[in-house]
Amino acid sequence: MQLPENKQLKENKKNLIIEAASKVFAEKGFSGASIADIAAYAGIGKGTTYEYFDSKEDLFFAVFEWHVEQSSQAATVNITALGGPASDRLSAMNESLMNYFVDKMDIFSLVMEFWAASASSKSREHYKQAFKDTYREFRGIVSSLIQDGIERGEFRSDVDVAAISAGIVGTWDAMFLQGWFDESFDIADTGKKCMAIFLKGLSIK
Amino acid sequence: MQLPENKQLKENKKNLIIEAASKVFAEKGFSGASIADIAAYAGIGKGTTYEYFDSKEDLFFAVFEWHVEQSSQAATVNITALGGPASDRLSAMNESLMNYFVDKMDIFSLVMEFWAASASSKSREHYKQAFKDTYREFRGIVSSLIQDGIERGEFRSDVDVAAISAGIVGTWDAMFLQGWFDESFDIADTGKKCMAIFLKGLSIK
Amino acid sequence: MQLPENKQLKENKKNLIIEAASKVFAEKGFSGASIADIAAYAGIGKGTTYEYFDSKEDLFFAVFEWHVEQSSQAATVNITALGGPASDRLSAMNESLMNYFVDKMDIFSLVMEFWAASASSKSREHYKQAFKDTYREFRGIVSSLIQDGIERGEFRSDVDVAAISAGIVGTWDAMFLQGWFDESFDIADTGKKCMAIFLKGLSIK
Amino acid sequence: MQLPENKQLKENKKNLIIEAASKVFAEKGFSGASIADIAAYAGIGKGTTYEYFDSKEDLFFAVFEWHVEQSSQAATVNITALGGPASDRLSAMNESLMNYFVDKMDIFSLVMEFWAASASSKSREHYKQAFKDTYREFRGIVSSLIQDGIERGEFRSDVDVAAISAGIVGTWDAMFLQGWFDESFDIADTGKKCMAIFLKGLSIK
DNA sequence: TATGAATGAGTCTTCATTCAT
DNA sequence: CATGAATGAAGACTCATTCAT
Repeated sequence: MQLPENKQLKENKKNLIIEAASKVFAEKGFSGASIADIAAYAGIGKGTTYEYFDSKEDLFFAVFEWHVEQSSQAATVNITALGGPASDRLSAMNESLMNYFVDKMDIFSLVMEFWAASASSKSREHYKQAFKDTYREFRGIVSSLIQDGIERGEFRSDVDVAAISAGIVGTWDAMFLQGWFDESFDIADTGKKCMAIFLKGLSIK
Repeated sequence: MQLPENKQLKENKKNLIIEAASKVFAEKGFSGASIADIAAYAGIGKGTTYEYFDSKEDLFFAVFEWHVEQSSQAATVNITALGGPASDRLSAMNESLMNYFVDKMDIFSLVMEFWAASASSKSREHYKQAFKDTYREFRGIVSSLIQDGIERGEFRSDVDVAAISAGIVGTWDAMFLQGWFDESFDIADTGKKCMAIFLKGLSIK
Repeated sequence: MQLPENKQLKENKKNLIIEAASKVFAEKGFSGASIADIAAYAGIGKGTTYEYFDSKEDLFFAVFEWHVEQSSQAATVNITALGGPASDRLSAMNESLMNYFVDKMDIFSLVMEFWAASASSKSREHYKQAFKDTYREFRGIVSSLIQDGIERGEFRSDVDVAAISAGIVGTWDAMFLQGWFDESFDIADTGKKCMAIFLKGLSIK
Repeated sequence: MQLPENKQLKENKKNLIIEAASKVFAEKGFSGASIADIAAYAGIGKGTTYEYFDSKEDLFFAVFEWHVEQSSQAATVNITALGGPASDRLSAMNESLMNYFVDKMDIFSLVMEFWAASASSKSREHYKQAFKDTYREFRGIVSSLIQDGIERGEFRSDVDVAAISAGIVGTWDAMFLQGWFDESFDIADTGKKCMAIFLKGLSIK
C-alpha cells in the first residue's frame, strides 16, 4: 500500500494533527479545546489546521474515527491470533481489550465526549451510526465466539446469544465507567470476574 | 415538610428552570444550549435565571443533582417495597430501573453530558465525586440483595459479590448505551436476559 | 424652617440614602457601585431608592450637591466668624478647610468621581455648571478677603486679585491630589506653607 | 532603536488603538466607552483590540501610561534645553507645560478619569503608584530648579523647597481644573501670574 | 503550502429599572 | 410607602474561520 510521497506527507501531517487534537480534546473536551490549543500542541500554525480539516467538528470526527479504528483493531487482532476453547478465547479477548484501554485510561474522557457528541453534536447522526456499527461489530465478534462454543458443545444451546453478547460488550463500557469515577475500582480484575460469571452462565453444567 | 410560602414559590421556580434546562441541555448539550434558550423555554426572562443560579455551570450542576436524586429514588423505592426471594427482588429492581429510564430515554443524552462533564467541566471533580457516590450507592444496594440471597441459601457463597454488583449495575449503563445508538436494540428485554445470566451464574445449582 | 412631619420624614430618608450612596460611591466609584449595594448599605429595599430618586444618575447628582453644600458651609462658617487682619483670616480659612477635608480624606475619591462626571456623565453640563459656580464662590470669598487686605493697607495694591485667588483656591485641590497619591505627603503642613508664600507675595514689603 | 519590521507594525497598531481609545475614553469616560466604540473609531474589528490588549482595563491603563509618558517628556524637554536664571527657567517650564496642555484641553477629561481610576478602578494601586511617581518626578524637577536658584543667590535660602515645589506643581492641576469648568477662565494667563507670585515669594528682596 | 493577524457572530453575565403585591 | 422578583438591554470577551502574504 504505497502512496505517492506528497500524499504520504499529507497523511502524516493529518495524523500529527489528529494526535494532537486527541490529547487536547481528551483534556479539555470538545468545547473547551480551541483550535489554537490544538495547533500549538501540534507545533503548527492555526491556519494550517484548516488545510487538513474543514472545521473543528470535522477534526473532532476524524479523531473519533481514528479511535474507533484503533480499538477495533485491538479487538480483532487478539482473537484471530488465538485458537483453543471458546471460553478461553472470550477470556483472552476480554483481557486483551481491558488491558488495551487500561493503558490509555486518559483517553476514556474522549469516549465520553464522543458519546455526548452522539447526542448533541451537529453531526450527531454520524456518531450514532458509527457507534451503532461498532457495537454491532463487537457484538458480532462475541456472538461468533459464543456460537462456536455452542457448536463445540462447550456452551449450552438454550441461551440468547445476542443478549449475552450485548451484556459482555456492555461490561467493557461498564467497567471503564465505574473505574473512571472511582480510583479504587479495579477495572481489569472486576472485568475478569464478570466475564467468569458470564461463562458460568453459559457453561453446559 | 412545610416551607414558608415564598420559599416554596422560589423552590417551584427553581424547579421550573431546572426542568426547562434539563430539556434544553438534553437536546443541545451543555455548550450548545444557551441561557437564552433555556429562559425562553421556561417562559421567563434571561436575567431571571441568574436570580436562581449563579452561572450556567451552576445550573447544569443543579440539573445533574436533580437527576441523580430522581434515579436514586427510582431505584430504592422499588426494592424496599418488595419482599420475597432475592432473585425476584433483583429482577424487580432491574425491571423497575429499566422501565424508569426507557420512559425517559430522551434524558439519556443528559447522562452522557454529565459523564463528559466529569472529564472536562471546570467542576469535573464535583461530578466525579457525585458519580462515584452514586455508583457506590447502587452497587451497595445490589450487594445487599445478593448478600441476602447468599444468607438465605439462594445464591452460591463462593462468588465475588462486589464484582457481580458492579457487573449488574454496569449492565444498566450498558443496555442504555447500546439502545441509545441502535433503535432496534431492545433495552428492556436484553437487560432482563442479562440479569437472568447473572442469576444463573449466582444460583446454587 | 418647619416642614410638615411627613415631608421631614421623607427628607430624612432621602438623606439616609444620600449618605449611604456617598459611602458606596466613594468606595466603588459611580459605575462600580450598584443600586443594590447602596440600598443594602442603607438598610432599605432596592425599589425604595426609586421612591426618592429617579435614577442612579440622579442619586449621584444629589450626593454631589450634598457635598458641595457641605464644603461650601465649611468654608463660609469659618471666615464670617473671624475678624482681624486679612492675612490671619486667609490663614484661618486655609487651615479650617484643609482640616475639614483631611478628616474626610476618604471622601476625596468622591471629588474625583465628580470631576470625572463633569467630563463624561450624561449630565456633565450640570456638574460643570455647579463646579464653575462653586469655584467662583470660593474665589469670590478669597478675593474679598484680599481686597479687604488691600484696603486696609495690609497687602500690595498692584496684584492681580483674581489670579491669586485662583491660585489659593487651586492650592486646596492641589494639596489633596498630591496627598491622595502619596501617603507621606503632609497635606495640612504643605498647604500652610504654600499659603505663607502667597501671603509673602502679597505683603506690602 | 530599530525594531524588527513586524514588531514595529504591531507597535504601530497598538498605538493606533491607544490613540483611538484615548479619544473615546476622553469623551465617554471609562465606563461609558465600549470596546465596540473604540474599535469602530480605530477602524478595526472588535476582536482585534483583544489581540493587543488583554482587557478593557488593560487598554485603559495603556492609555494612561501613554499620556504620563507624553507629559513627562513635555516637561523635561523644555527645561533641559534652557539655561539662564532659575526664575526664567521656571517660568519657561511653566509656560511650556501650560501651552502643551492648553492645546490638548480635550484630553484633560482623561486626566480626571485617571484620577478617578486611582480611587475605584480594580487596579487602583497601579494608578496611585504611577501618579505618585509622576508627581514626585515633577516636584523633583521643580525642586532642582529652585535649589539651583538658591545656590546662585537668586532665591532666598530660608524657604521650604519641597512645599513650594508642591505648590507650583499643584498650580498646574489647579489651573486646568478651574479652566475646565469655566470657559472664561484664562488658564495660561492665570498660571503665569501665579508663577509670578511664587517667584516673588522666592526672590531675595 | 503554511501562517497568524483580523474579524464579528455569539454568549454569558450584570444591573438599572419597573411594578405587582 | 416599601419591597424585591422579574426583566432585557447592553457590553466584555472568546474563538472558529478566513485570507493576504
